[in-house]
Amino acid sequence: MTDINRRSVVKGGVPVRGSTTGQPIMVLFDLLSRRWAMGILWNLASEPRTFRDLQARCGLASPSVLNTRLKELREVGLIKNGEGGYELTATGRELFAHLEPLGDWAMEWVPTL
Amino acid sequence: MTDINRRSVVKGGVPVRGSTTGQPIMVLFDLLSRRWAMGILWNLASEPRTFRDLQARCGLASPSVLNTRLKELREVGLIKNGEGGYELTATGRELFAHLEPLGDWAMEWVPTL
DNA sequence: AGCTACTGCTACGATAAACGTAGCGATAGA
DNA sequence: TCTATCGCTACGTTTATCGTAGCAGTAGCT
Repeated sequence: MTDINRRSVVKGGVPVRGSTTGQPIMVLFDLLSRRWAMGILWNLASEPRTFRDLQARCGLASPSVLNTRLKELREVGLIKNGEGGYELTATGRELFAHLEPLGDWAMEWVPTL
Repeated sequence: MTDINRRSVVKGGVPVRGSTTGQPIMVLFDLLSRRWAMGILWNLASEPRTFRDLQARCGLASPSVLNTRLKELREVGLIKNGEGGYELTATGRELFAHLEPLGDWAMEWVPTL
């Protein structure tokens, strides 16, 4: 049974902002919609990257935000900090597989804006 | 050729926050990572919805934010305001098709948190 | 040993985004 | 006309993100 209090926190202490409706997809959207979160996953997909490399690829994201985001993504088990820098976990790669198709779609759509 | 100045604004005047790297996927991520953006698309997928219905389904999102988000999504042509309320455009449905698989994945993943 | 040049961060004040509540004008029904 | 709802807008407060500065740690020189 889902404890009512768990609505506000997910494993590792990462807080859920505002009131999601409690639906899993909304919890996921809440995590992914934090600044740079999807960009981080995207850029780690091909290979492990260092903090500063990641920062450069995320449009020079503020190191403070980048760091909190990396912490959160580590706490929910989507990325980990290995030898060659940050990299996706198995779960992270699963998620990325669903994100990947957006790349091609974006390449067609964005130029029409 | 991509005018350098276009990096900061997409059609309809919706501004791109911070410096994306200019890659289409980053522009898309920037749009989708605004608060409630993905939740809105998600909830409009099955049927048109009124402002207040949408608000309720998005965890009682602030009407001000919800309204700016709806404006932005309309300006980039992902949703429109029709007879029965807000609904996805053809483009919006295309995008949703790529978002949809995340629902099932989230249902398996989120409970493990 | 000392110097330089990196790295991954942390601190902190400034700015921007989101929140929450109140309420307005319009429409619909009793 | 009264009440209830709607789609919003206004506005003051809180939270998130930014941007710059800088520190400790490591590696490569001399």
